[in-house]
Amino acid sequence: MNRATIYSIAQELGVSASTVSRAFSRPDLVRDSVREQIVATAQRLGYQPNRFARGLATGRTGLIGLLVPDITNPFFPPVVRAIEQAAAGRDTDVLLADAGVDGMAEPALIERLRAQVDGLLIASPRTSSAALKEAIAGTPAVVINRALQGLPSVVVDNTAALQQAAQYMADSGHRKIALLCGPASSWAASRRAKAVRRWAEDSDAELVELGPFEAQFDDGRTAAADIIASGATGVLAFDDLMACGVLAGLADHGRKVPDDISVVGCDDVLLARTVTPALSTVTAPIDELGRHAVQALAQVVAGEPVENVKLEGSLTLRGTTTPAG
Amino acid sequence: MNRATIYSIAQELGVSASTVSRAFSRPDLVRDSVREQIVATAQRLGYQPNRFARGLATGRTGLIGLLVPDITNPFFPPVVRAIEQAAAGRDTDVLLADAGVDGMAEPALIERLRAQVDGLLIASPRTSSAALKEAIAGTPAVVINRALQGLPSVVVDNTAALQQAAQYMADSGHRKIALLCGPASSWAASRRAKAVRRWAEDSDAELVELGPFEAQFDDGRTAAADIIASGATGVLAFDDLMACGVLAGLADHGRKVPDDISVVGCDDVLLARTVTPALSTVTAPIDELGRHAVQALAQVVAGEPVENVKLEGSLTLRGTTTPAG
DNA sequence: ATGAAAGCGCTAACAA
DNA sequence: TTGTTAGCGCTTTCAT
Repeated sequence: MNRATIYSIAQELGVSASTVSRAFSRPDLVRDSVREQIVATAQRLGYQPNRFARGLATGRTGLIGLLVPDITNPFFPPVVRAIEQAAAGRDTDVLLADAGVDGMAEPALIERLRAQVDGLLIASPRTSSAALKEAIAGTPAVVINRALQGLPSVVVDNTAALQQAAQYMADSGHRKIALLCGPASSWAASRRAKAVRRWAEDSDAELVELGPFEAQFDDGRTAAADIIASGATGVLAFDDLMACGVLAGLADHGRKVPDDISVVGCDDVLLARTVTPALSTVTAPIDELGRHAVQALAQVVAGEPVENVKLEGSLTLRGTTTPAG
Repeated sequence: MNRATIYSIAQELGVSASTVSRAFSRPDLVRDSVREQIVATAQRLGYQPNRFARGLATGRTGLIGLLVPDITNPFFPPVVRAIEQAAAGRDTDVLLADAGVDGMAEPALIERLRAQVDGLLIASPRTSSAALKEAIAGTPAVVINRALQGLPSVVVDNTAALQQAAQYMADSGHRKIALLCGPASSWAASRRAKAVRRWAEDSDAELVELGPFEAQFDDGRTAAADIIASGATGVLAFDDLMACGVLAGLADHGRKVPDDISVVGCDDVLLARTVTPALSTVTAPIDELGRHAVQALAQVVAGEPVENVKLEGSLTLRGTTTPAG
């Protein structure tokens, strides 16, 4: 039963509703003894402020919307959790929207969410900048893992870790390295590819680019044949899912990892740890990502200035890669 | 800008606010020509009803709360998506709460959610019935994948599929089958174990029970040694994650799957399809689960009677199991 | 430090 | 079919 209101409490104590309201929203404005009584009976009655009434009065809902492109992609659940936990710490709840496979619907989803929340956290690697910006316009928002002109963002930058991975393979004696590119429309994919290309310029190892791929498991599996054909002995996959596909594909062709070929993924999703051998990959500080995202959004909502934040991914070496040297 | 209200529209058209309100909530009560005008200017002004005002007035928020124990467990993301999609179809949004590793907090999460939603969808395999029931009391709720005295539920029953899996292994010539039990406190775990035990009673294959385990990947991996020691050549794991662990553990010990040992998991999570060889498992109709859950909750909220719904899992044979015969 | 009163945007009788 | 009038529960001036 959600029956207790500030009025029932007020009546019970012979004070006014405003006092009860203040006891919660501006505790400093209420005499200690009174406040204690109020809190006590609130407790006893199981009172919880009605967020909608509060929202109506203040214009703040205590809700943020989180848009993810595909919650089924193992990269996102940890992100969702991190955000939700960070939000809970600020007494705000998270309205989740999953774009599903058809990213087409994202602007519509944003439209639906925006009316009910204080602000939006948007992870949308594929939708066009223009469409995204138009959909977001007028709503406090911060973008996750993507830079979008004029909007605050928090991203994890894997450039250094990826280059380190490439260098590590080169140091291990690999002369030809295959880069499996992610979706052409993906912001992260182009960043990652760029990082590796930049590395290759200063290296005497040879870079072979394959793709772009949709970045599904089967894409990686299929690509194995091309990798083998290319003669590359080291592979940098756009993400872990593709990397695991490559592992499977390599096994299909009887190639041993890491003896014949080394593989490195990106994101360090659950899969990376459950595959055999465990996948070398680039790990992102997801909890930090969540904290920063929520905090940045809070600032935007409050009208404060926000700086874009950039977190660093780090190389995690596991079983799909041989010792350097 | 979320500035347009029913009043701005009313004023603009020279009608009353109630008429505008009706145009949206009870369209049939408004003359066609007028409604069209209203809808048109609403459109033009970018009007969206304020859900909080509406919630205050009606007591309905258009929000449902979804509690999952661990969104990082690959079983849940598809469930979340299914529920969210089903909800979107009814113009309701989903407030997500993730209990995280420490399921302890679930009653607290429920407490936090209940005040802001029309009803709760609860997936909580581990929390005690008593605690759960107390936390839920007074809030419309339906329980997912668990039966809870007095509360409506929608569950997927894997009994038949599991027995079929066991029988399949027996038919393939396996004389000794290991059952890796899930967490003792898990409702699903006890159901699954029971199914297999019941099957064993009528079979002349021998059943070896191992566990209970926490059902993490490493539990399965570790259990591989015991499986080998037991002499079992077929294994039924509580879930896919453990099954994949078993696969890894068996590989550690140089055993071939499915040549030496057959393995069957349960749930058909993404992992099952990306492991090599692909895991034979039991597949649940998740989208249906979501639809039924949302619909059942809608009924509870509306005060209508609801029947518990039981969906059937089905056996999916893949590479970790040999042809019968 | 506290109370009175207005108002947030919407819905729901009740009248007309 | 439409308008009037009260609220829904809370916050927030403005007085006191």
